[in-house]
Amino acid sequence: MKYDFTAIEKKWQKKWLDEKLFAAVTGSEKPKSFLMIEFPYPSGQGLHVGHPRPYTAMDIVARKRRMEGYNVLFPIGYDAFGLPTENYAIKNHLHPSEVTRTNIKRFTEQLQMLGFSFDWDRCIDTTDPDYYKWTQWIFLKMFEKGLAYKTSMPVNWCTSCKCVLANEEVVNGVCERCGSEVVRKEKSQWMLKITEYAQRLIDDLDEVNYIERVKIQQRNWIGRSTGAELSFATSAGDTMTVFTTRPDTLFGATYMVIAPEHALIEKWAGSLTNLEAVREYQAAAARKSDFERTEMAKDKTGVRLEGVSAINPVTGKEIPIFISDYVLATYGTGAIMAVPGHDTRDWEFAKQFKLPIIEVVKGGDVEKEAFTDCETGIMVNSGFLDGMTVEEAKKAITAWILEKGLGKEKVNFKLRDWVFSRQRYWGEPIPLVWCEKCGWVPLEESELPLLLPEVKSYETTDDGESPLAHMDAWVNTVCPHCGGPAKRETDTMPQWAGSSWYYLRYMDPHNDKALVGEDAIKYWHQVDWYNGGMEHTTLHLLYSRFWHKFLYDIGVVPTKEPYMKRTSHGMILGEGGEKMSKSRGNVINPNDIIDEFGADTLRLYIMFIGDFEKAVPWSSTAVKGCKRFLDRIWNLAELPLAGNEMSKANEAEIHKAIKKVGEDIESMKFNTAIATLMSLVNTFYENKPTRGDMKALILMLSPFAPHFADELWEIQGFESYACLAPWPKFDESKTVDAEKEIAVQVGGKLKTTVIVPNDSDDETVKAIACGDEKISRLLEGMEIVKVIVIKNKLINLIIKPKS
RNA sequence: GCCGGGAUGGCGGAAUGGCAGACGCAGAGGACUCAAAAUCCUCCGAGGUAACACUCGUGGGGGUUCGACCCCCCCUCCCGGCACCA
Repeated sequence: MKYDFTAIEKKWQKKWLDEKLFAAVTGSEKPKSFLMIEFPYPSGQGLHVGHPRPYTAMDIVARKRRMEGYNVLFPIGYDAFGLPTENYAIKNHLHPSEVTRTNIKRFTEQLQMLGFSFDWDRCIDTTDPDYYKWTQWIFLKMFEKGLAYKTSMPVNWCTSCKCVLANEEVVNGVCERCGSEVVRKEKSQWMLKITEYAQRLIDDLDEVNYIERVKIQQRNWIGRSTGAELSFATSAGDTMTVFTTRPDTLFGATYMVIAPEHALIEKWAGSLTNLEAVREYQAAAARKSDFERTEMAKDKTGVRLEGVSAINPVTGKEIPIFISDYVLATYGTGAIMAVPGHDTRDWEFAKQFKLPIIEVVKGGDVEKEAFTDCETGIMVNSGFLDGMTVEEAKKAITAWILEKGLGKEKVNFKLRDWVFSRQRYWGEPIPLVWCEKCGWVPLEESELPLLLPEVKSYETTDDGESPLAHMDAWVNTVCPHCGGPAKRETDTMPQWAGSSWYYLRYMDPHNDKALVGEDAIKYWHQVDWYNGGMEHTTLHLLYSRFWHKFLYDIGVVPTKEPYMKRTSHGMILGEGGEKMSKSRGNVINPNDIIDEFGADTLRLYIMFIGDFEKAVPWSSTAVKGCKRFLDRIWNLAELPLAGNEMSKANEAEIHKAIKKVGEDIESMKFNTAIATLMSLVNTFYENKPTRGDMKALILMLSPFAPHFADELWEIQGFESYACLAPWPKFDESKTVDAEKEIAVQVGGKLKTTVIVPNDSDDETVKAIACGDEKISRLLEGMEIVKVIVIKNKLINLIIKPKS
């Protein structure tokens, strides 16, 4: 019979599902293992071939762990709020919840066709009121603790989505989602104080096992820098405060710059003799989009504030003050001391405006470019700092600043607070009301969930308000505090809200009393291993670490971090090595591959294709290599084999494979694990396998090609399921060959190979090597100067002519 | 500009100081077949040879070492992230 993958896969998928084979048990005596993939956004396009890569990887780990006796929690759910669904619903005159339902159904079918061992009874949906009740609950707690606040500020406004974006959602000055221009817009927004957790978000990275590039990217994004805050007296009789990481260069500060939005300008307006030019510059800066600001980065612009100047506190010299948009209002104090000799941007500005450049750290040529090296330089032209290293000077000047009461040491972060409101319909309503008398008032906990109103139209309007704002019956309510008339908040939460805590809900998805029950959280603690995309490193991953720390602070969770281990997969590219996209027409639909080759082949191929962490191009011809691999096993094992013991001929290879495959799965080297299995099958073609040999192969194959393995398991007459059988163990002594083929080098060049007994001592190896015909010929008339033997690997003979 | 990751046969990739190219794809030859497909067996980095021998070969240049794809220094190119963060 032929290997009928379609029938086989259907058969086992049904059995697994009907018998709830992969249900996790809270409170089980077995050791627990909580493995997680990033839950998908159920888009209208259905599953992309990129989805199964991380899913299959973690499914392999989950299946292996189950076989090793762990109580595995491997859940799935849907992150279903969001713009694409809403836009699609508007276009097709459907309700977003209806679109979501359809898409989730489709995704579920597709995921089940791939044979993932999810615990489907724990499936969650962030748009389900029973779920978003708790998203709202967490928000209320944050509001209660002062971590949520509303403020008017310039925000990133996507001109196409007609919606505010978080900093993390703006990529190269355009909207991450739709690629449209992002402009600044003054708007009143709900904010979450993630900055309050900046230091802890850095510090606790030391406690988790994330791949290094994730840690580095998070640290860079949070952007901690240490320096000093320092006040300069001005001719207006007040002071201006700057932040600097290089207080050591204070003697070289020849001018000051403040951001165009800085409040001091209003204060000084009366003293400015060129107020008109200043106003014009401010207006021009405000008009620029983020993109334009970055584009113009090369050419420094600015206007001097005529009529006001600052005093350099160490030199006593009067120095000019400029406004320029190269200084950001949102970082530090929005003002800097400019040291053109030792800062690239200040140097460019100084050249442009013909300002003096003073060298205060020796080592470069400040006429040619700014010298920014802190390691090697020695202080010059710096009074009492002269002769010190930069490090010493930093200490000395900071002490001096403290002594004079001019400032203090200061830590700054690049991380900004999280803009948390969106002017759209399809998100969690923010459960607050505005009362003229009482201000912002939270709903009572018993009022949750605050449901989205059922309405006909979700169109955005050009006024920048949420569609909810036009639903008077919903908006107008009473104040929970004073009972007077009040209005609901009409913005909704961003898509990142529901995903910031979903792992907790998996532990206890049906609890209607708490977001997670005490027993469940005490048992599962946190996610043991979380695999996801690098693109979420500074978005979802950072956001959910922040929420988790907040929940830790209010006693909801017992751990400081949500995820103990984080790994990341590479993208699957189109055949030409370009990104897969609809417009390029190179998208691979997993369903097509399943139809033609089966899910087990697809799983194998996706894992075999290359290094899991790296991007790999798809190859439609190479898929069949994996199909052929399964066919070859099928042809060996279609009928029950004889001999329940492992065969002597295959034993060593089997034990080596058990060792290698096990190790490779743990380190996510799935490609070499599969290569090992392929080699083992090649061995089986040389030495016909016994039923015992085949048993080991089926078990190792089970995590990779689970339907196929369970089918063969049944054919060979084994009990129950391969996927529930114990993971095979290897015997170290049986992985060692009695004889080794080792390399023989002469003068470091490979000449031949010889067979030696395993673990032979150096003298034996030397004797065998020298006894080799070819080597003995090479040694004629020569004298051996030195012999290097690497046990079981190589011998190298260093020779010279006999004198 | 800064921070990561890379560059290995016709292709995807193995090997992290010790036989470069595991495994797979593509290709060539053979067996089976009326034939094709499928399957099985053999070959498959380049030069060289009748065949061996031998020489060259992991982006480029230098170095360390008995020995370097692997470690160190310099350079080129590609991918990802950040980007006036003082």
